[in-house]
Amino acid sequence: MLKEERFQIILKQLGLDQKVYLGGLSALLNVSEDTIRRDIKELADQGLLKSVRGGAVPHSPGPHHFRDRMFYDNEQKQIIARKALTFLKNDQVVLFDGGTSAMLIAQMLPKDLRLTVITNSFPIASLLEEHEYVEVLFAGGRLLKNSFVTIGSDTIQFFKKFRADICLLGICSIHTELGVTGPHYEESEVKRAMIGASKEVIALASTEKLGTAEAYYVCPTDQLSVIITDQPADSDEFKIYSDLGIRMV
Amino acid sequence: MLKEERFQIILKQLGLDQKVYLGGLSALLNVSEDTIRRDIKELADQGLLKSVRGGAVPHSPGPHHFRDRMFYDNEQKQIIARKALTFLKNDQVVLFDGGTSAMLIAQMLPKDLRLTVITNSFPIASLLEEHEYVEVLFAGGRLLKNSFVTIGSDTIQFFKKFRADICLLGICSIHTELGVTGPHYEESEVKRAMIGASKEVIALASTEKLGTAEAYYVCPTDQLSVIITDQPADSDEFKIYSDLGIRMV
DNA sequence: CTTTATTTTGCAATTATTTGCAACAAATGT
DNA sequence: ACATTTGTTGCAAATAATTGCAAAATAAAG
Repeated sequence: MLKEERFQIILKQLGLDQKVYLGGLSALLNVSEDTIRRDIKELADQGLLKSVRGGAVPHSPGPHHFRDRMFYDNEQKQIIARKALTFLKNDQVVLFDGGTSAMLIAQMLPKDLRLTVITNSFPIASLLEEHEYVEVLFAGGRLLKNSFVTIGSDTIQFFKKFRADICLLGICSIHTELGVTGPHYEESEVKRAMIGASKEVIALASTEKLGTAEAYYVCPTDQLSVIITDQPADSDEFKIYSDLGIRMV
Repeated sequence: MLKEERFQIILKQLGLDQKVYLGGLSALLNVSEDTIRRDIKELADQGLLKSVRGGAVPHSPGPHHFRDRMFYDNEQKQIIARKALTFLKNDQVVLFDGGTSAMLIAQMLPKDLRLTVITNSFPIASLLEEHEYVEVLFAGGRLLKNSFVTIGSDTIQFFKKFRADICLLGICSIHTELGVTGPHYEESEVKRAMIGASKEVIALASTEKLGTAEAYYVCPTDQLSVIITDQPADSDEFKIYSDLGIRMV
């Protein structure tokens, strides 16, 4: 019997019962438990299941909570967040994008800052709960379960009602000619609405996102007032943006 | 039995009853209480529940003070929630009020129920995150920090767009002549909008709320289709409502 | 078709985890 | 303050994982 055959059977059993035991599989497939253990390890490495003591269970299906996701690679994002904070002044109306960059800013926001925050992101609204002087306006709409933001025409309509001072925009890809682009159609639409509802747009972009492009168009590069990156502002590769009149930070 | 299986069962029991006891789980799973205690500790570390003396309670992602309120006097509310669940069928559009009663229903909602839920409550939306077949539409508006619901004209406008099958309405006070009333002006307005956007209105009322009144008017009693209480439906004091054509449960 | 190289498999010794128990500490209720 | 219940800690037995190694199976090469 081929190893791949065993793999298939293991995965099938797992789908059937939501669990498999080393002993059971060993008997079923006529191989030693050691072999099963090695198989499971290999499948686990491929992310197809989760290896646990005595067997395996399906790879955690439930989307992890947004708070977990947040602390992954926050080195660069923290730098960006710190820079972004310098732009926020008392009594401003600020649009917060739903991405993790904006989330980190929300988390680092001084407790005594007096703002009106408009957002479509649950995590951001939650984070601002304890900020006594921050008024939160939440954009309604269809709730996207995995990223916990609202999208759709309701969300867009909501943003259109405002004229904010600043929009903090998480950036997926940015390119001098192709402009700002993102991987999701509906999120791009929401971002566009946010940009339209704000006087200034501050883009939050880790350096590796510069010069890349995704499928869905958000806005031309020159609609951005400021681009905040994790690098010093005087870097050479930023010159093309500076020349467009965008302030690099 | 795998440790993960126990985890699953513990979490399932917790979802069913909103509480688990060391003794009960020990008997159910045929392991010592020590093991259960260790399991609960591990699950608590993962943030999947809250370990308490003698057992565990759910750890909802919502804000803390909200959660605390929830498990204080939940005996009655659990009875109400269980009854309310019998009204929910696949493919319905359901409005969830922002109160704790509705929250408990959301928490006890079967994972395989297929619903469209429209709500202005963060905690409820969060609870429904893992319900694969529940689509959540969130009403935007000004975010009320302490109760984590949105209110205001945006919220009201949002609800007005729909024609839902059922509205689950948490009740503060209800009186045969004065109708349904509440202690907050703006929340009353939102409730009124929700009632107007639904074919059927199911009121969730602990018995002590019957016959009382608060400052702000929500709707006349006869707009309610069903009143769910923690008492058996045939109680004498319910007769006045039954006579109004309201179904008491 | 044989021989060699590579991978896979099973086994045994070692190491790590899990589990239940018991003694003790802390909390809760009366 | 006392009795009772629950939590904690350390420990030993049971169970599972890891490692190194040799036999078997498979693939590759001549």
